[in-house]
Amino acid sequence: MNLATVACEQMRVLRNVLPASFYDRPPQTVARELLGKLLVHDHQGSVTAGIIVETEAYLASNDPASHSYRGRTARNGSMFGPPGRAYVYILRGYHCVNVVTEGENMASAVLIRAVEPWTGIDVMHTRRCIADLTRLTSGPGKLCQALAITCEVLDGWDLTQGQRLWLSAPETAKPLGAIAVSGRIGVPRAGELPLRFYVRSSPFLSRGPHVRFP
DNA sequence: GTTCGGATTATCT
DNA sequence: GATAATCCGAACC
Repeated sequence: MNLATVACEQMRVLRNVLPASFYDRPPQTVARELLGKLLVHDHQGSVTAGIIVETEAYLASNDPASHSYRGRTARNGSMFGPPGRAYVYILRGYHCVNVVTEGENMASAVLIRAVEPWTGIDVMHTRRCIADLTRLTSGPGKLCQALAITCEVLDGWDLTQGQRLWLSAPETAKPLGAIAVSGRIGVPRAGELPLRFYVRSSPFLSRGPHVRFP
């Protein structure tokens, strides 16, 4: 397989865009099934992508940790939109990216917490200003910096069109490894609900592989 | 390897 | 003025 063939295969995988029906399900289901999918950003012609290895679900109701818990505000408006849109917001100076799930106005979402660098790794290093591969995208703020995901244009973005920002399913599914579940990170409220999903063996997680809900 | 404190900034009360 | 779905580095096993 020559270089051109490899590049072609990469583009084909990147282009296998997840449809709206994928997102139109409960956030726990989407969070679990997002593991192993690709998050892709085509920013000014330079494509970066990572394999999702860690997610967190935020529920439509009865979830005090969710940004939508106290109703709609200027910031969280995208959560109330249709499934398959992005919800991008800023926390302590860092961006975080979510996908909106379930039906419109349900305001549930899945936070993408960590990815494994897959395409455009050189660009990611430049944007993050660090050499260590395992700390390149191992956190919600870090991966947004590495993929140049910001809220100005991408908050509310339609992820199902395969333009700029989208998610795709690699068909050449390499074995994912065991999926583990734990409480959500940095959310002491609302008890320790088992809403964080991650690939147990991945070196690219935001935290060590603690399993609170084996 | 893990735990802690400080930096930091948009958002909401 | 308080809060927060974070990050980084120092300190300490």
